[in-house]
Amino acid sequence: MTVLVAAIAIPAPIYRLFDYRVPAAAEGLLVPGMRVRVPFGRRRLVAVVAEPPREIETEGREYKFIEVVLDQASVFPADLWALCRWAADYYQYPLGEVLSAALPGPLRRGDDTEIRRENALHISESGRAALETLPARSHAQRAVLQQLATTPCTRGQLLELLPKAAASLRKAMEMGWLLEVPLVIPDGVIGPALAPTPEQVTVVEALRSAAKGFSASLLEGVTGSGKTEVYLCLAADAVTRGEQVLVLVPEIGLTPQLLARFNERFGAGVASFHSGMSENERADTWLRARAGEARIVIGTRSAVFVPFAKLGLIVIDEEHDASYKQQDSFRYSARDLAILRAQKLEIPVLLGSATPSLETLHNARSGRYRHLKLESRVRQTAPPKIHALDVRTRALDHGLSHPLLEAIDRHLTAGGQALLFINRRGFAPVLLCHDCGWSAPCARCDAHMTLHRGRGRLVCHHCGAQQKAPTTCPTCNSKTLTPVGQGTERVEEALRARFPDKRVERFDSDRLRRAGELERLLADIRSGEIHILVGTQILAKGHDFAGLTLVGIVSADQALYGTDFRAIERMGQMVTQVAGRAGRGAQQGEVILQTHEPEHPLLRTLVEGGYIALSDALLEERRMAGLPPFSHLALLRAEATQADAPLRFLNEARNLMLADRESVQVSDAIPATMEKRAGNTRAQLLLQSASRAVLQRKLSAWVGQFDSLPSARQVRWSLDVDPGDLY
DNA sequence: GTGGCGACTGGA
DNA sequence: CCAGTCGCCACG
Repeated sequence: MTVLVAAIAIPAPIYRLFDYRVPAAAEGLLVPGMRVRVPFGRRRLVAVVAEPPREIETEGREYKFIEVVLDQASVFPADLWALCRWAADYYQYPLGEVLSAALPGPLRRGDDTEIRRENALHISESGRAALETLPARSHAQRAVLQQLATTPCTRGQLLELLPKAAASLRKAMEMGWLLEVPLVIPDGVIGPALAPTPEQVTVVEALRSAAKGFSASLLEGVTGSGKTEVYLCLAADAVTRGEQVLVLVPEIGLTPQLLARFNERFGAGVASFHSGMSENERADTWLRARAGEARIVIGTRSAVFVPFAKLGLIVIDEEHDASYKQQDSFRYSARDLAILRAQKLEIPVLLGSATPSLETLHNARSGRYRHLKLESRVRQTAPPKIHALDVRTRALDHGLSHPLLEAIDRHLTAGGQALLFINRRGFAPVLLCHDCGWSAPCARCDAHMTLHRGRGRLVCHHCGAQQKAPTTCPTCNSKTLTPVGQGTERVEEALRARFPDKRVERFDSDRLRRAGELERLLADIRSGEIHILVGTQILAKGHDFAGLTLVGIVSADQALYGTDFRAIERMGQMVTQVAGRAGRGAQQGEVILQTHEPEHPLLRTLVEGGYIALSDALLEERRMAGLPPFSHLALLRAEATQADAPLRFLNEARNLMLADRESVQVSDAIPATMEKRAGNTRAQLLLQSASRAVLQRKLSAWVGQFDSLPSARQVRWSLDVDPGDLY
């Protein structure tokens, strides 16, 4: 008997597609990209049609029917569909899982694709009157009314701009100060452009002159050089042509300014897409972009899968940022997918960074990308010079040397602010017993637990395990427990003690857990109330602190001993980004980098020549070592509770690969850098090839066989194509 | 991923 | 002896 079946992609970690019979009512109507509800095992799942229906010979087999066809057309526009299929092949991940990752939650669960139309909030006559008569202290109330008086927007958009306005908004509604009007999306640009600098004009003109079609351009611009204004000009061009724009950013919560600038210029045409939004809000952006209503979508990694009716430009801000690479399950690079998407759509893509990744620099140098530079800072101050301070033999007060403390004093006295950067949370990374050598090991990881003295706890930063911090050694009862090394908490405390009349604030994920906390502290920095900032990378991201004149980097030496081939590149980016926070106001900034390795050639290159000189040196090293971008990598990882299973599995996989490896190098299977983590033993194996295509072809051939290896059942394995880290 | 099934362990 | 647990398998 022949039946009509369609291959369906199931959202489960299974590499094959499953054939289901097409119900008579759907014959001739079913196309790839439509969602369907199908019985799968005992369950009912929402899955996606992967291939057009076809007639097959049943050969006695019973095929289940598609139970419900949920869509009348593909939910994925053609370019997004092609992107997802490509990504599933390239990252060796099941298509059903990829499609599932591309859909917002409600659609994944089968909700319909109607846009729930929100009303825009406008200010009413009485609202205008109230604005005049509000008491001076009603800041929050005034902010809400003022915002809506200038730019009417939806409730969601308003709360994004004024995160704490929920109560004021409710009050304004009750008082009749607001009118709800069906949302009208403006056709074009609504706000005025700033007066661009001559340099910005040159860059924008150069980008405009690109031939129609695909082009990739690197916009290399130091912090404060005005990359955002360039994005805005090009976005305005696209919007004026009736096209949409996708803007990718590393973490939206850390860059409220960028969102605010786009909102000013494009008003209600801007929609955002990030993990801080509710699933329904994300679905709303997704559907509105698909309908062509959202002109500009600003979002994080997963926004690369937002569909568009007519996408005309993609911007990738801070393109070097590691958060564009997903580090678990579906390990895609949003940057790379965005570039591919632009290529397929034949539209331009603009990559912006002060510290471009080596991959991108290499592409720019080899002429594959255009390379544009913004070299002067908008506010005329010279970029800060980094001074490497040799701390060998110097006394350190909780990690801070005397010259650094002096410099802080000097800058504070001169009315400046200081920023201290340490890439480590907590008080101290190790709590050591001076008598017996006990060092607070984590029971489930090959790591020490970090002392968080404020909370009185030991916390493992790798598995999250916590316990009360002991006051006496648990093995020898001695009272000589000594915190070794320093984290943000310790430096904060040391600075408070040293500068008792100054306000010192810490910026790390522990401190900024509550919503709105970052905004509150940023405001206090701008107003000059905070004198010293101590923090992690959070401080290295796009904030503008006009009064900041000194940046102290407590130590960046860790990267110099690092095992990962990207460690120094990352360190250079971080140091340069954090140094860029200094001296954006009138005064020239000073940057002090404490080190025990002042002679290290790469550190010297960074200090003397800056990030670009460092990247030249690193690229040369990569060329010699045959590492990316001069080769392509994939990492096969395995972990298991049973200690010998991961290596056994990887060796089995290795034998399989060695038998048929073409021009792919297959490394030995080795234990991971931190072999035990969260109770699992971990191991890995590196695959390397000069040819991306060959590597991909071989991976496709191998991946399907891994699950049938004898020890596959004992491990959890994953394949990471273009890994960000090798551990 | 997840539910079902047979095999196994443990308490009564 | 039966219940709860565990590894293994199949899912169209």
